[in-house]
Amino acid sequence: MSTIRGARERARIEVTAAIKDEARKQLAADGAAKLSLRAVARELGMVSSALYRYFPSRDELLTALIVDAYDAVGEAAETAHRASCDVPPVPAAHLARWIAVACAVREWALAHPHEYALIYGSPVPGYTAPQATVGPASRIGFVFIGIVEDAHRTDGLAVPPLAAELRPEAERMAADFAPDLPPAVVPALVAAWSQLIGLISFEIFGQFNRVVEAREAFFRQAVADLARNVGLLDDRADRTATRSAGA
Amino acid sequence: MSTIRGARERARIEVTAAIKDEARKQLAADGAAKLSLRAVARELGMVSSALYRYFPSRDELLTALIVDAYDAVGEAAETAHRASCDVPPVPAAHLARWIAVACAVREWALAHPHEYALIYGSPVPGYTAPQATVGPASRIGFVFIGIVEDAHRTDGLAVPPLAAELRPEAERMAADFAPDLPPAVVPALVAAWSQLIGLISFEIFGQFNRVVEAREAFFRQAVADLARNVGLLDDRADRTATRSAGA
DNA sequence: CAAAAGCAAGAGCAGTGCTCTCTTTGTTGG
DNA sequence: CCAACAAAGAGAGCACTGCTCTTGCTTTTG
Repeated sequence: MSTIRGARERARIEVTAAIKDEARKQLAADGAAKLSLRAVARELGMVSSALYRYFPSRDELLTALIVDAYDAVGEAAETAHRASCDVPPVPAAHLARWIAVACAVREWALAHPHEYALIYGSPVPGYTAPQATVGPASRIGFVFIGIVEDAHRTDGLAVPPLAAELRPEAERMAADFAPDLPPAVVPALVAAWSQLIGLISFEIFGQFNRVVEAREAFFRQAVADLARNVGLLDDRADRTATRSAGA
Repeated sequence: MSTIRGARERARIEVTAAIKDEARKQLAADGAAKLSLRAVARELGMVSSALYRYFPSRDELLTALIVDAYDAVGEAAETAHRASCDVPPVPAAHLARWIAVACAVREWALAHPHEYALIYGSPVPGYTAPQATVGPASRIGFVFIGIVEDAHRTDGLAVPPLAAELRPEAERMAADFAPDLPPAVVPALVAAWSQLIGLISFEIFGQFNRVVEAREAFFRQAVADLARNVGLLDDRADRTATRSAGA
């Protein structure tokens, strides 16, 4: 499949890529709100109407960028995961892998704030995300699922307690996404995922200004706590809470 | 202060309010991206240039709406907190208060998704939030700080362990926002705050579509775990993790 | 080789944010 | 009390946007 049949088709994919590249450039410079089809066309030396041969509307261009962004961050997560699996001399512990992947996502977000805003900020085009985005969007999730499955298979997990009313939902979610995992950890995992994005979003969107200064250290601590919530075991033994004063 | 000096000043505050009301209406209908000064003016029966007597630019109108939204969600949180403090026959436990406030924030978000997106989605106008927003933005935070301080004063807290590298930052944050709290809980509290918003954002922005169905139950469980992370004590005794299989 | 399909160019429409000028209308000092 | 002043609305206009339509040109295809 995907054999290029002639000069026309070759030109088409090149122009399509050029449009997306230029759009990404403007996105990084001014944000999604100021991305203009006419400006993209102008910069590429073509007239604005010609651009509609490639993308039927501005929103379609944006969703193409969204899909690419999901793929890029998913790629970053998968790469970090692979790297954390073969560190000499021994493979990293599961907690360390979890932290490594989370840090990779954060670093991608710091490097591409506007693309990050495109996928995890307010949805700009309409209300519901187009169907085309759900595949790439879930790549990240499966990386974390993989880590926890791995931990479950080898070291075991500290399965968190589960409210009775949430049990059927947990079993449905487990059947859908992680059949090998104890149902109780799946909601915790999904929650941890959204909470990880919450942490990153607050940093990217400036909510931590004048609040958190040591961003990296703060993030690592929070992410480790997240992993503990999911049930990943800590190799260190001293992670017991101390009781504070009280009346 | 704030005495109305004449018909002119009275008209001014009325028109200003009318503009914001109409803008909020359009915001709720079509989202921030499609909010148009001209449409607001048209709906109010005035010409667009007249509107610039009240707001010097579209962005200024938006930041006014942002401030109002922060205030509204802060108000919702404070109201829920007060209500949870005097439920008969005994005042609710601190964990229950935490959950009540979190649920109030979530419900406000569900009722006003576009206003929520305005404050916790991608920042639309520029990069940095205007100084005017930081006050109203922190109202919510102080509600949660208050709950934890209260718990510390009466029942005590399960102070979470703190990485050594984060200790100076924790002490600085504690000195700035919660001098009465053990420094170790302050980063956990800030993290929990951002993670709470992460949970709500995922639901509002559709990231939980086809993933989480029982949204309310899922949210309550996640928020209770968040509270436990911060150190709030659970009155129930059965919250110990069970160890899963392993190899 | 001719028909068909893909593509670029240009004009044009409706809408936007924002800036001018001009007139009207409240407020206020002499 | 009335003239000087400042605030407010009206309207025209500029530069820009997304998008559509028609008109030629070029590549592909039967």
